Amino acid sequence: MERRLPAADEAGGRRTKRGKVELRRIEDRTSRQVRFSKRRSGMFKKAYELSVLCDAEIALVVFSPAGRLYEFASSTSSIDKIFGRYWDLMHTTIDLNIEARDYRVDCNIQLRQKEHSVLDDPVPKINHITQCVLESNVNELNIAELRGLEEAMTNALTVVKNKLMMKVAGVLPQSEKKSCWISEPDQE
Amino acid sequence: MERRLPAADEAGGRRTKRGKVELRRIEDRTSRQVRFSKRRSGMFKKAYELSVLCDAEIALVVFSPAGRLYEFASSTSSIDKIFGRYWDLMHTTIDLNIEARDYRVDCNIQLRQKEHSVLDDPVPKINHITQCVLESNVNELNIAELRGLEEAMTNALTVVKNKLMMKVAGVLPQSEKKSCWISEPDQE
DNA sequence: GGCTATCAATAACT
DNA sequence: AGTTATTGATAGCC
Repeated sequence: MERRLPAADEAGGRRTKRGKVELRRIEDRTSRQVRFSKRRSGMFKKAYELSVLCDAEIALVVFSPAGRLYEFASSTSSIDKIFGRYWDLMHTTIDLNIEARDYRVDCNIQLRQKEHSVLDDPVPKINHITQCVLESNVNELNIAELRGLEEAMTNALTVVKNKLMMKVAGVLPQSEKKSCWISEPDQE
Repeated sequence: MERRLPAADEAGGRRTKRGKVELRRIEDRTSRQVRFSKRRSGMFKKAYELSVLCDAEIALVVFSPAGRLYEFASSTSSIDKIFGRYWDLMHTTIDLNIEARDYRVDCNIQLRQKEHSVLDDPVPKINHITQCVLESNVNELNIAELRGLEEAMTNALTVVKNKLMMKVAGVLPQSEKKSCWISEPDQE
């Protein structure tokens, strides 16, 4: 495994130069597949190392040009969970008594979501889905799909109404206001 | 920038050894932040290179331990879109006339989703959300949130019902069955 | 944020 | 899939 000096005959320039590559799509299918495989491994390793060394939460989703899926999530989480955190951060209006900053602050970090899945706080997602539905995508569904959707939504709505009634009636406890936790002003 | 041989005095072992690191959480906060910043850059570069060289679709979401968000998506897509593809692949029952394989096949690759967002095919997501609602998470919402949720879902449901009626009545065209496209059996 | 020694990834070859 | 020359990433410093 030790280094050798460059072979003397390399000066002749006959061998293709190793190493450096242009940053553009590799046209040759075989080369592209090989490179994809190797670089994919490398990147997943990097992701793993970063997550361990720096205690970062990482979700990595890769689709090969052939459509195959490769995924990574830092050990303490899942793709769904991390993407859910991302989703919340991007789609939830944050109403804090704290001045806005020039970077995004994740207010969900301390929300103790251990047992929760990506869709645990359904409000922003439902709102978004509602918007999608209100727009045009349902046009793409066939009758069977629409029936399924109708049924699912009806059931869900019934549950929501029941919960609401119970809360209003005082049967269920009011949920306390979510608290927000701002991390130390680290510079990264 | 040319290489030097190792300094002779290094044999004395006085200098801290460079390079190799143990794969475990860096305890020192400052070191961890610096490493995070540097390695994060490196990984995003890798992701970018892989996406360009190999024409891969990549979504990368990173939360620093301080809760700050860093993201990357290959140029042709967005995080939402790629995660949506992931979501569909993981949560949609695939009913094909093709024998099951030992790896996941992405049947959505050719679905012409150019203009669509993550939630464009609401059925599997709505079903999942419905399930969440049917379980227990609405208990966490306060009354105002529940009212909002109820209203949003009611509106969405109305739209769905209308679409369904129109489809059944023949006012809207039946959506054609989605076709599935299996990629060439590349080995990666 | 930049520098350099060193380690790690990987392109070309087998 | 395995090997090695080379490029690339980065740890420790400043």
